[in-house]
Amino acid sequence: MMEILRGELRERELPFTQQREAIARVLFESTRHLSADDVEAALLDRGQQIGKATVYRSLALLVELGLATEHDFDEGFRRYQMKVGAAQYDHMICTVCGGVTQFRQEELEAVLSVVLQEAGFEPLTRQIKIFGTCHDCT
Amino acid sequence: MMEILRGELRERELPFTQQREAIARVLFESTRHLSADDVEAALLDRGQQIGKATVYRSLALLVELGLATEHDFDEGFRRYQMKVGAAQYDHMICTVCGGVTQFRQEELEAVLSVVLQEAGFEPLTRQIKIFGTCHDCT
DNA sequence: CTGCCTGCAAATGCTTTGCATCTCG
DNA sequence: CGAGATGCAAAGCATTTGCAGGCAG
Repeated sequence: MMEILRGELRERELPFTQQREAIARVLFESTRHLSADDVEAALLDRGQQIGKATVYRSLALLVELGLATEHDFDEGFRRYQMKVGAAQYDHMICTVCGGVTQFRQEELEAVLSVVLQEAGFEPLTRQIKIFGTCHDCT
Repeated sequence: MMEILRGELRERELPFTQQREAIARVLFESTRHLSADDVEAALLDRGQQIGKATVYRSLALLVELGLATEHDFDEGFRRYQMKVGAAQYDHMICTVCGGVTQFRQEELEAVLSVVLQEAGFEPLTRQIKIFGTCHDCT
């Protein structure tokens, strides 16, 4: 993982700094979607203090490098998550408990590609968010 | 349309004010997604000056009443649109020209409902946003 | 009348930016 | 050494809130 980051950075002749490594590691070691604050707190937990501006800048960079994804669950701030493989997930957000469940449905891809093809639209990223009540909160 | 708004408000014993009417009208007469600023400007165009706080409060109310929908196209602010019928639209957002194209695919509903059913998730609203390059900007 | 609304301005809270300093390569 | 990164604090912006005065019912 760190190797991939290192590679992407080298490719663009950008320095592989301690901060970038630490931020990517925090993100990578969590399965949840983290906010900039979450990342900052996690860093403090492990004794690393990194300025918030740097956290924001690094998160944006990771997204730009295609190594992380950015999500907006209507909380007033954004969350980030490392992309593991190529797969992208869609989300169900419970408006009661705030829980986020990821899902993936192959058939969805097929149906969507039909629409895109018809419109001559070249997809880059997509976000599918379904708000509602989860199983436990029903 | 105004009748519906009037009815929803009465039902909750909330006053049907000039401002609420004007804001709903602006939204209703536009086919596009409007930001709070857009609404404020449109109101000024027709000689009505309404405080921005009221615009925000009314838009939130319309969403709560189920008469309007809120969208976030990653521009740093939100946009609103009146719900015409029951139908909800999904969107393709061109990252080059910023254009938003609405679409609707019946098969999507079917595929999604399978996922939701499996998870025991009760949907309330959903947002499908596909970012990419539109036909004209290719 | 009474409660909810409106407007203004001030406050919020996330995110971005300017700038001096430091680090990677 | 030099380009780019970092940190801090200040700035930016969309959105929210407090409060005095107004309007709908």
